[in-house]
Amino acid sequence: MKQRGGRVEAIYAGLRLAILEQVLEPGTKLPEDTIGEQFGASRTVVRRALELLASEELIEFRLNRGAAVCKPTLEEARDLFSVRQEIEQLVVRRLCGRLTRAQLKRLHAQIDLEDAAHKNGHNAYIRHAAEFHLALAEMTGSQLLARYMRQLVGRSALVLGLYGRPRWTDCSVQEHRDLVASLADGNIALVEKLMHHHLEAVLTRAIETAGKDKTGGLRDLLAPYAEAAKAT
Amino acid sequence: MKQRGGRVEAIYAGLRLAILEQVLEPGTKLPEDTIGEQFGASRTVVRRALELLASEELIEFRLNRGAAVCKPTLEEARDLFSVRQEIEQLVVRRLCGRLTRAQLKRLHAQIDLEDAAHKNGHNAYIRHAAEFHLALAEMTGSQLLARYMRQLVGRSALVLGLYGRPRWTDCSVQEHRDLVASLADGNIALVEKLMHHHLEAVLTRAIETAGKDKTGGLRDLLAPYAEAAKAT
DNA sequence: CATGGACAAAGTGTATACAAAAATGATGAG
DNA sequence: CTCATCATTTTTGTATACACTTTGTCCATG
Repeated sequence: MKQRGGRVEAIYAGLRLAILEQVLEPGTKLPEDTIGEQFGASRTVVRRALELLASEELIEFRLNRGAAVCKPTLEEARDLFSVRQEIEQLVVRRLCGRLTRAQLKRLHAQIDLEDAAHKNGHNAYIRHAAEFHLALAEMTGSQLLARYMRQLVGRSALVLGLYGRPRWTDCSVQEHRDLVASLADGNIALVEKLMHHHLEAVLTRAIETAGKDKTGGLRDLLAPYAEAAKAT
Repeated sequence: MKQRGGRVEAIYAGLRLAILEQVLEPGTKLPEDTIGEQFGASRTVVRRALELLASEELIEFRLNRGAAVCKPTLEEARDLFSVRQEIEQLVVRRLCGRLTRAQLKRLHAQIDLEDAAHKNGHNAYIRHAAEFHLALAEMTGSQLLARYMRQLVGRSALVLGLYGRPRWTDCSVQEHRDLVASLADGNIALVEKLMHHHLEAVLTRAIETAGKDKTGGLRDLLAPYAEAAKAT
């Protein structure tokens, strides 16, 4: 017995990454033995990892039917983004004009990562973009804001994976660059506007488009309603 | 074996209540067997309940040393209240002038509960006051805001229990009444000001006073630092 | 008398066993 | 051919056993 508590963390991190990068799509079942076999751990420790993910609402438990990757409804998605708008505003208001040179450097480096991943078409792009927003929250020094942002970007990735079309990520990198530039300048009004538009744009590129594009998005879009109708 | 998933919820709810009403004080150890014996459940199910509480940061796990009620540091307390200020502002901005008659009725009823508990000196007062803020968040219709508020008021109760003096609750009831009145009027500026002052007042009555009152508060105030020094 | 280390007691971390529930698939009636 | 019913299989929910860590005590030793 390897008496190390780090193993649940490892499984948690692995599964979380797989969900954020959309390797595990919403709705995917997560049987405990299968995962345990993969990671070489018993169901006990797998379950703990799953419960961590459930506390972030990335997966959900159904009674006696195990865990599955969450499928947020459209309503939940709208709630998520409206709250995220407000939290992100709190973050940039705290940061505007107060970023150190080292922090700016870190942000630029993060954006470069996004850029590289984006050009390679790698699905790690989603994660890097999420980490940019998380980095901003962490720079406020508030553990709580960082914690909330971590959950928000995680859940956002889920929503974008569900309702977004394949190439929803266009242009987002430049928006990040503009945002950091304005944060450095300390132009609070512009920063708030940029962040607002950035998040609106992400949402538009994802959800709104999904409604019009019938090829891939609509099917997933309607799936929750179909299931709801079947349940009642 | 009673195959009901509701048992972990029951233990979770019971422990949470005990913590919020300060029956279980910060620092109290929570041995799994003891709790399991009390609630008539095995360690497995107790552990799940404890992990739920840990995800709200009401308790914390120390490696190989089990769970204990959290003792937020002063820094964490300040972070908590500064973020809570901002979240509560988001809540009242969403509600101002939009409360239905039924909602107002519910809020008044909630305040009456506080009042009654307060006059009886009952420690249930803390919980009722917390539920008032939670009720506001729920009325926004945002699941996320409600969720965050639930965590925030829970953790606040912990902080107030740690750093607050015995009679820190004075006058808070009237502040709640004034707040609801302004919400009904739709006077957004006044509402924001009242909520801000209310939370500041709670903090002042608790933390600030603790620093000046050397009889009980200061000891607890310094305890975290003493432990931190011992650890390093 | 203080200090340090061995030992015992308590309690956690993990694996595993077993019962109940759900998913699956086969069988038969209409 | 379709649908319902029932047995089988899979998987979860919970209890329990065991190993390891921590912690407190006591005794030997400087």
